[in-house]
Amino acid sequence: MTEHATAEAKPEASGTPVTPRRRRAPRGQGELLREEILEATERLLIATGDQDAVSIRAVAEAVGVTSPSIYLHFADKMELIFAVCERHFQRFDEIQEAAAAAAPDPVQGLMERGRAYIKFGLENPEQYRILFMTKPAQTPESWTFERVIGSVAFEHLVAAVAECIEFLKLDPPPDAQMVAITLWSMVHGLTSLLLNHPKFPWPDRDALIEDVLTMPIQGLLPR
Amino acid sequence: MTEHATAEAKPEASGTPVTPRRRRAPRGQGELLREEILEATERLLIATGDQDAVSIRAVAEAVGVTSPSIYLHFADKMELIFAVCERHFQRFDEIQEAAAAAAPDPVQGLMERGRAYIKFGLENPEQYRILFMTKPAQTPESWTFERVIGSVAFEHLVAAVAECIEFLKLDPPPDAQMVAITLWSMVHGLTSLLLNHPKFPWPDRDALIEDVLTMPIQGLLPR
DNA sequence: TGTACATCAGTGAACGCGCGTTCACTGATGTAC
DNA sequence: TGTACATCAGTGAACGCGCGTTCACTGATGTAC
Repeated sequence: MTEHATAEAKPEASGTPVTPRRRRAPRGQGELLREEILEATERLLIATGDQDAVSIRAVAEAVGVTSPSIYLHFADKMELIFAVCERHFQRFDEIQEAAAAAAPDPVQGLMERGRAYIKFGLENPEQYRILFMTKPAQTPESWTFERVIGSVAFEHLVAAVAECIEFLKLDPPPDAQMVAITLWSMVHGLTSLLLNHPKFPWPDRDALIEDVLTMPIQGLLPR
Repeated sequence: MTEHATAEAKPEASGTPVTPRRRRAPRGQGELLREEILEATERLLIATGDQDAVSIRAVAEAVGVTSPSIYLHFADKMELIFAVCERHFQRFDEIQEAAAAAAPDPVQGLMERGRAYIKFGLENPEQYRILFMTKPAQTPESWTFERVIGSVAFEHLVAAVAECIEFLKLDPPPDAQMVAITLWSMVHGLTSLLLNHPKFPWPDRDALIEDVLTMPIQGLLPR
């Protein structure tokens, strides 16, 4: 299997491929390990596509460190997993904002936002699953929805919808929050179905996305 | 805890509440156990709200039988869990069909279908999760989407959409399958968000459901 | 009416696994005097 | 320039858990002769 650079036998199960042991961080640089742990966790999360398949032990192995070291930086496994997601939440919001900003008008901006949303989900399935498809019981206490998602991407969406309503001079103006949730349901619904049911005989994916995005927005337009 | 009818000590961990041992089925009636197992599994699934929390051992304990007995009727755990769901799929479809049948016209039928869908999901969260929110890797080979979901509820939905298109004399007629998927995305999206994020500051639930159902159907109507 | 045998519905005990987490410790590096 | 000490980034070994699953078996019940 792996070559032995030294004559020493590994104490662990001998068949396991072994990552070279990481060099100990210099004094005062302990935080470096935190960053490496996050990156390794993210890689494993993407590779395995399953948060349960990512164990503390596997993360430690990937970093080249023993498992108790993880606990120098994260209180428990859940905190680690969610710390990885925090980064994705930010990117998720940024991507949508950027997509919307490039559009010529608010309505098209809304469409672009939706496209970006779906694209993100399809390209980052496991992160998307953790962010939006984790059941409440598995979510740590500190992750109230208001704080984590609501405060950024969702509020941006509500604002974008409000802009549309104004732009279209809708009368009477629908409730922006209500519309935002409806749109969110749409894109989330499609994203999660596509992720969960790859064997379903889907029609052409891009055409489907366009249809799904168009239909509710059509419903919004003045008649 | 539990009273001891006999003086015998239980061989198992003494703190555990113990279900009385089930009477052995008479000759030729082995299949009775299968039914009891399915019922117990379903109860546990609902009680715990988590398919991982339902263990073979727990099911056996609930039935009043030892765990190897489960294997007399199910090849493995996954088969058991999904067997429970099969029953729900059927009920799920039936409920939607019944709701649609009671409506005065196809468009309202579509709305009723949507309401019934969401209601089912909210009332049977764990089953809904297993049916529609299980990641592909966890789904047994035999559960191709075409066979299990596609063949019933989804095809009924496509047919209902086609009826609407005809009823409304839409010209040009949109693709029924495409529209069906869009509607499915909507209701699934809302259902799963409501299930997964109970802490989100949702507006009035019923009003929200109406909005979500109305918007895409508005988009469908002739202008 | 009796008995050997087959069948069937289970049991009891164990295997082996991988996991999250804890605990007491080590040994390199910097710092104070 | 030397040395005692504190600090810090880790390590190694183990605990205890619950799980899915397997294996050899038991003992009640029916059946053939």
